[in-house]
Amino acid sequence: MSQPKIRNMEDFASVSGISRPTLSKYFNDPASVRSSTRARIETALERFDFHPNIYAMNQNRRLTKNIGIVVPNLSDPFFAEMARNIENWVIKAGFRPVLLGSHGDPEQEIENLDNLRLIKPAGVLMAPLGRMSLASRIASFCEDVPTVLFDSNIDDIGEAFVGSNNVQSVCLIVDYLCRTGQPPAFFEMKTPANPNAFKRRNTYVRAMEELGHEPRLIQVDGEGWNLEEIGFREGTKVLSEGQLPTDTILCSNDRLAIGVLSAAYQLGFKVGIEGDCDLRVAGHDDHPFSRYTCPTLTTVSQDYEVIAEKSAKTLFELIESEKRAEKRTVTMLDGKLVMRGSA
Amino acid sequence: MSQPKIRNMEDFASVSGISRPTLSKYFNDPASVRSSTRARIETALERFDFHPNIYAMNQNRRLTKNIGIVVPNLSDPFFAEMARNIENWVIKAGFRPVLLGSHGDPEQEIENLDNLRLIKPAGVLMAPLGRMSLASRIASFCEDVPTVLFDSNIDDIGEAFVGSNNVQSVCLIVDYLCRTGQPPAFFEMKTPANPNAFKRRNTYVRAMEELGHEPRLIQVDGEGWNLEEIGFREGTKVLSEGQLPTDTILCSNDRLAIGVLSAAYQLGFKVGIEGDCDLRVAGHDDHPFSRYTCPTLTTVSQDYEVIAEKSAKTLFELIESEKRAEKRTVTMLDGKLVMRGSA
DNA sequence: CAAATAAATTTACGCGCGTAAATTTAAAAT
DNA sequence: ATTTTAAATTTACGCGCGTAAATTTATTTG
Repeated sequence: MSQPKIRNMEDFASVSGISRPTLSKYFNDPASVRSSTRARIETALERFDFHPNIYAMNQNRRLTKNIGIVVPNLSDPFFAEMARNIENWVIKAGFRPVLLGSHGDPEQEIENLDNLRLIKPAGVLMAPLGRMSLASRIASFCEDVPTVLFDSNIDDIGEAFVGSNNVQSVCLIVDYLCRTGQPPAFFEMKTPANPNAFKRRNTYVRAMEELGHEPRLIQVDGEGWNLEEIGFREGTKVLSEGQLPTDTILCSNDRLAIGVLSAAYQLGFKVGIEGDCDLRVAGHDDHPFSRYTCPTLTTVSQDYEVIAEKSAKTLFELIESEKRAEKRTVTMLDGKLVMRGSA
Repeated sequence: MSQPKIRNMEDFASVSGISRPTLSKYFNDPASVRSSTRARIETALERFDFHPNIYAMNQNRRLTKNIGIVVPNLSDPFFAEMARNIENWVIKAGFRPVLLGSHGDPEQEIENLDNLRLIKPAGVLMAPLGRMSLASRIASFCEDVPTVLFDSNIDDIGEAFVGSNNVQSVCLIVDYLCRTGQPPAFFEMKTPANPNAFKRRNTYVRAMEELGHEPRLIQVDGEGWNLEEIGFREGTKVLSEGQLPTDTILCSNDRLAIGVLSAAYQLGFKVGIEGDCDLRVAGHDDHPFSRYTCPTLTTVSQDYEVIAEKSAKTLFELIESEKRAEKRTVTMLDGKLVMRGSA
């Protein structure tokens, strides 16, 4: 069959016998045309396999069905997984995900938002870089586009925040560690880029004091996002100096813990909960790789799936309501203790 | 100063005193306007911070400065890192990277190409899914858009391929393992999705035969891309059955090896090269996490940076030449042995 | 069956920009 | 200063689609 080439909606209009404005309505919302018309269009669609040009749509529609997803770093499996989860929810809700990573760079983060503006997204789901983020510029973006933050909170920015309850989760694991062995020291970066890190530090200190133990902060040097490397390098230092007043290390996040675990292994420490072990290491986040470390990493889970679902649905409600949130909501999800081999 | 809001190039034309067609020329190529004009534009640009709408540009230009980057899975740190490297080269060459992940799904891979078509990319860098890829549809895309494949080759598709020389790299590590201990068994998936896996298997068999050893294939069940999980689950089976005729396992890739390493640890095997160890495990790829496993993973590096650079530059040359390659070139980069603790 | 209502069509313009042709202006060369 | 040449401007149209208003056609209601 010598089908004529369909180059645009006009072409498709002539071969399908439907006017272009009606087709436009259909592609925007199939339910908005009469069912008999819909059937005719869909029959023609099967024969000709036409897809409207999404960028031309974006350009002209006041509001599109695009939803931007911005994460600090796609190279981090945590964010990659989180993004994947969110993408699935976005698709399920009939929207179109547009995923952008910021490579740990605040300028790139803003550029991502600028690019998103051009496709007139119905909303944006964003995990900000944190402390380094250019907050005021993000804020001005959020004034124009309904935005839900996840993972890292920035005060008063966006319509809502969904993340984990660091107070609860850190208390949980500190409590667990204290019950099952020596009270933990807290291993973290001196100047962490992520606001969660500060909450975790403070909570650790408070939790230790409440349990009647002296908090011990191990604050190590290091810049950037190569956390395993930092955990390994600085963990090696700390462990080989042998000045640790405890045999238990709680790391501010799993990626640091993965590095520390590797350092401990190489230095000949036996890590774990058994009697013959000389070190316990715990993390925070339930990073995708933490179940494959040696030993497997005891940690507190951030429930990816729930954070993804909750933040996505919060945004969808906002979009459907067609108005902005009266009040910024903050949702903090409890972590669950994941008891594995390392502590 | 009460700057008028610049909404488009027309607005910018009036405030800058330059005609819109000249501005259009400038934004396409700053060198194409007289230097005095360029200076005037750039001065105005500083005052008004105008950026042309990239999507409107894409729509109208016959050829854009976009370069598509398509990888099988952004959740895999290997591809995430590779993509980051490529993005850097693309930016450095004055192009605009557009990164898309296929989530391991052949349909998504095609959809990514269809979406790329709309932004009229100058070229595409693509790591295909492999065996599952809908090859004929990729081929027809490649007829329209200059495309360089990397990582996984598909015969005769694209203008060029850049990847690692599996024959060389597998020979290298087989040789190393045979020299330093018992000849390795080869641990892999029964039905791998990636064509490299087949090359590696065949090379392993040949290399073993040439060295006068009997090849031993351990072909495990498993679907999908959660390779660590498969390595762990099937590794646990293999190791606990205790039927291994050798104490050395060469895994088809690092992600499987990470799973096997975890299984070995949990079963109480001591993995490593020292005399008191009862198992050696090696991988292939030098995955970002392989330097933090316990013990650290001996492997063969695929040189990310060189593959990224070479494939990018091959594409740039193609684009500049403004014609298609007379002959499809295949570049295979040698791997380097990375001797770490596990074998 | 006619009247009321709903949906589709026709017509026309807009989005932000590329680009070609004719014309004017500015710079370089004589 | 005059001619030659290069570059900028004006004008006009196109890309693929959204969308509003007026009109026609089809469906539903009484």
